[in-house]
Amino acid sequence: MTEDALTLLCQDTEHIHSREELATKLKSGRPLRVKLGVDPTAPDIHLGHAVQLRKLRQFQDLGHQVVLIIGDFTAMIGDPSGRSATRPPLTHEEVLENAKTFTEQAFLILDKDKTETVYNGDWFSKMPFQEVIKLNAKVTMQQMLQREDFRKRIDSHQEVRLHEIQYPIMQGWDSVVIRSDVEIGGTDQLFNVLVGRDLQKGEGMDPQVVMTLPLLEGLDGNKKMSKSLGNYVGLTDVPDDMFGKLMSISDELMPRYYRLVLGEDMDAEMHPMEAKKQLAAKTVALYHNNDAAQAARTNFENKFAKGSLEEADLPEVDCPPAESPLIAFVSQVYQQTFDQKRSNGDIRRLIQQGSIQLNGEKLSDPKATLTLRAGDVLKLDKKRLIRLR
RNA sequence: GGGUAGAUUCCGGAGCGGUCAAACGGGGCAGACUGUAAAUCUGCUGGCUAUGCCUUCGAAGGUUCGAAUCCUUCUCUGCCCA
Repeated sequence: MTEDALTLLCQDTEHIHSREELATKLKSGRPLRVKLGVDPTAPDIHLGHAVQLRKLRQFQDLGHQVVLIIGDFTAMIGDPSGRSATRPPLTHEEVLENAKTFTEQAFLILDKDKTETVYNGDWFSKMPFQEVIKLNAKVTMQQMLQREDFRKRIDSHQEVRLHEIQYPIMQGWDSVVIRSDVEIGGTDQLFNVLVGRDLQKGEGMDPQVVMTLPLLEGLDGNKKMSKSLGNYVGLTDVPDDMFGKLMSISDELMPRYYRLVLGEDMDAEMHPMEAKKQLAAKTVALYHNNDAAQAARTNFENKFAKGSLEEADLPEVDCPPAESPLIAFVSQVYQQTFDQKRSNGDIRRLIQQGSIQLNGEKLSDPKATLTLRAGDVLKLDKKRLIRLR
């Protein structure tokens, strides 16, 4: 029984320190306190976060207690992990605002009843300076400088600010405060999480088990998924977007997405396009529902299979008056339908390059005027099409 | 505290008085190709009421017919020494 649980929990992890310790803790029979710290630097959760949240959910399903730490205090410092430059600080208001939607979305995956949500500002904002100094005395400069991120920056003559060095210490102290048994994080969190072990030992506690999970690559297949790089799939993306974004990943990336997003193995025999469509559909089904997944798939197929545009479910836009200037109309559609600001120069470029198409015909004259009829389909760029009403 | 180097468009990084909206690379966007993609190739990549005009080269002043380029002060950063 414990063996099964152990195997399950260790599945799809990158690094565990250590499996034996985890086994011992599991054998104790009490619900373990499993920590995940998140800094809500952006308001939305994406599939990269989901990898970790799904692991937490496994713990919950086995009866354990999740402690979700909202780093409202640490977010203002910014985690230097993987950063080649100091993060721009966020205001506390921004962080709290983000935290609201962030936790809401986290419960799309987590079981709310088995989750304790705490804010680390609760203890850090009240910590007297004396205590800060004491805390700093518990670690050495050399320990902190072991970190590759800092090393690299020092070697390449970039600045490292002292507050950034506080970050791992604070994250470690979180573990002491909430008395965590296990801490989960991405591979880039290994250092920070290990600091937690040290600090817990220093306080005479049984140190937490460290469990790191693979970082999901973003849509570009290169860098880790993150909002700021724009290579993410949001948990709350509408089905069509979610599907479309997943279809844009490379074939090489697919098995990894199957494992980390769905927790299953890809059928290597399947035609890659079909495999990708199933990956996309299953993901949509997971965060929306089966009907939405089916609809998104049909839509995608219609949009991209030539001649089936009439079938596709596209955003509708009212016909402009006859003889409307093309540029002005396109600009307005970007703004109103897709909430994107595009300069006229930008749109002119799209036209000249043949991106703007009416019923499949390229409109390449930037000075053209248009007379549109209901039912016409206008393509703006790869991802955006509209239907006239 | 002393010395020294530097701050350029999304990023890296040229430019060192006019030919600079600013080389080149990356990224991004578009087209072709394809199995949606990826890869590859090609084009574009400050704004505008557009063969011209406007705003940009850390900030503010100044010199000059003319400044990203020269001068002054300021702000910030790296490196070396203490």
